[in-house]
Amino acid sequence: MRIATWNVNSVKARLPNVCSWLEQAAPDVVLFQEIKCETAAFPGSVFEALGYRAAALGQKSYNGVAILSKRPIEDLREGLPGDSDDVQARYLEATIDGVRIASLYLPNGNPVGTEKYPYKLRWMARLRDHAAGLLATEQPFVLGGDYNIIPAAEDVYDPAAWATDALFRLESRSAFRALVNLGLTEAYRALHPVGAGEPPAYTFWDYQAGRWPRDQGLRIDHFLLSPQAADRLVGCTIDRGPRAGEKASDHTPVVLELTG
DNA sequence: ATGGTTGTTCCACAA
Repeated sequence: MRIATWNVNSVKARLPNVCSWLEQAAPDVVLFQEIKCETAAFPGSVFEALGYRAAALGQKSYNGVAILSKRPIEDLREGLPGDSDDVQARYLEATIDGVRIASLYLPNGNPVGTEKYPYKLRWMARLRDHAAGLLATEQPFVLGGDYNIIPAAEDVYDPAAWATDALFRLESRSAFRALVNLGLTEAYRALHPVGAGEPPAYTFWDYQAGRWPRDQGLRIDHFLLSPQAADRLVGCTIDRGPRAGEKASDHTPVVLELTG
């Protein structure tokens, strides 16, 4: 089972890029973030023509997540529990072939001095609570998406320049560690340990200041796996191809492979 | 500290 996650930065603007990548990479499941359209406007029929079923949770202009799957999508959950007042479309979860799979778009949190940052931390606390509940079920699950978290200095081109940013500051990284430390496996780093001759592995390059041609990126798109899913982990790769194309998203897909 | 780019929307805001 191959599961991809990709922040597409508007599914409408990215439709040709996304379709050509799906035809070439052909993952079994795809998690989208930042679809930037309302639920009803999600182009599900386009993906159905490529052999996928689709579920989306969107809103006007911003955010929005979706799940595509070649196999049936069951027991859909729309939204992250823990705050009924939170109207931002950032979380979708479903069961596919017996695996609980979430597509999440964690709040950016910048600028740190505003309400955006405590919202990010509250959202992370809710995610941790929800993950603890999922762990108690002892089922295989995968939490994939744009976490807007740089886990460690190896995951950013200039750690000093990002020290106070909401994606990298200690409080953000601590919250991410607290989530992982429930007993989850961060798939990419588990298979590609730092210091094993691995080159920098980024998933996002800002449109500005020539970040892509200089390979000055961030690794902020992640897969966190439950123990039962981690037992099946055989691959996690970053496909830089789509970032190089015309009208590219600023993020590129990450592809997870589980046995079975 | 500044400047740089893209997408959506109403020409600012989010990233």
